[in-house]
Amino acid sequence: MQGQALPGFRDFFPAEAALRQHIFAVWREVASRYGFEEYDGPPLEALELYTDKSGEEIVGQLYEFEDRGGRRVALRPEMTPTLARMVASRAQALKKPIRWFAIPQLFRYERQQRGRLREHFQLNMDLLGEPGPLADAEVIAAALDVLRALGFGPDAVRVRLSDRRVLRALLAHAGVSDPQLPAAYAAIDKIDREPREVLEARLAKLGLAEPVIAATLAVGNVRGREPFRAALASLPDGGEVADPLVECVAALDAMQLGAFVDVDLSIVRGLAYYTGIVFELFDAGRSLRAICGGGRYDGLLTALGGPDLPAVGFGMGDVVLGELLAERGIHPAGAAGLQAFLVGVTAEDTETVLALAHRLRDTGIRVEFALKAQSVGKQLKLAAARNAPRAVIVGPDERAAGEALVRDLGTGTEARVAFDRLNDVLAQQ
RNA sequence: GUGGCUGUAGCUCAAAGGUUAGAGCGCCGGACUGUGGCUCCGGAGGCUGCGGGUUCAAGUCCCGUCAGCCACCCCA
Repeated sequence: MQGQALPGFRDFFPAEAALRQHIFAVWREVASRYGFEEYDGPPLEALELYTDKSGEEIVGQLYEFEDRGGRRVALRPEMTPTLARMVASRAQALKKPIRWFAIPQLFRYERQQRGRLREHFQLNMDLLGEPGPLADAEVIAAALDVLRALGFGPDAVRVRLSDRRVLRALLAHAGVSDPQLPAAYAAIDKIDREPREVLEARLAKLGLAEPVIAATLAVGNVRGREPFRAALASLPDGGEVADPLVECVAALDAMQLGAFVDVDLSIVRGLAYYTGIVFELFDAGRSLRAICGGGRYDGLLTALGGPDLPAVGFGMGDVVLGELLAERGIHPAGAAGLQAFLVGVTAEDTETVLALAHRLRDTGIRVEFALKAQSVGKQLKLAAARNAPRAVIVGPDERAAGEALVRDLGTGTEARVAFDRLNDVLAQQ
């Protein structure tokens, strides 16, 4: 059909634009509460920035082309390479830890589905230069506070936490060798989506013996704090490897966010570059895709050609978040509406209406008026449709007295107000 | 990239292969030339996603294509 946005791209009508603005405003507000500073980079980058350094999946989904100068370029599919470049260029000068966030529009050419388009906006929060678990807790808390600020509690939203280091230790203890780890991760990642027989067949193909397969799946099925503690107790060193995760959970408890937190070793995350704690936020009903995903990626900045800084961060997209809000019937208040609608009774009143409107607008009052001569009824109808709380009616009688008739469109009561007192009256409420 | 389901007005949906494709909501106008919401009346708005085919006749059946949704894949 003609006259439609490209597949996977969106038109933002006023209602959608208002929702987007609401989400952005909450993102910025929460990020600044955590002391994060906003940065941004170009939406178009040199192709090599991604082909050299991103994973194969991302490269296969790039929007790429040659610009008029013969350069191979790509729309950014993720923010991390840009972040790495920017941090690298000033790494020596930046006070650590670095707390930066951005709201980039990201592009990936792939088949669209619900909650997944070819373009979306994503809150990226990254904390660089601090390897300890309080840094992980800090970004997780920020992600949770975004959801809290949007009106969601622990009954609606959950964060599921794991740690690559713990998973590796438990799998090694179960008898999985290093080369077999990635495939074992992949199997655990699918533990909720594929039947047990399929997972067992996957692992068997890997050359794992039956007891090892059973132990691997058992590790993936560790959910909840008690089973987690029990699994750690089985480790020879008593689970020391899990200290960061344990401390991170304790920090979230101390921040009163513990009710949101589930330890869940089936959380793996697809990206290969995660090195420690990983987490995902979900709606409690699990009817949507992950709201947010992130984790620790020490070593990635170096791999991208940046400085050797430990890092932890997450991405949170606007699409799933918008769906979650819609599903819960939460609608933003929208842009600040009109405070008054000016009504001219006769054509001769237009000049006065224009003068009043401009004076009120100069003092910050939001007003509208009919752009052509219309009956008073017509104008009031428009005022009501615009949800204006008051109408300011000016006719020959009022003009002669230097007053306007201010009608409360909720109660229908009217009062005469001198022209020079209008802004005081309209500013109220 | 693979497979399945679905495409009719701005939106939600009718129309058992048979006149000129309808309704509700929304939009515009009127009843109502100094008072809105309600009501009543009228109007605009459709190449039935697009292209082929079958048939005396296609919104309806068939094929293709595009788009949307869903499941894979992968991830955000």
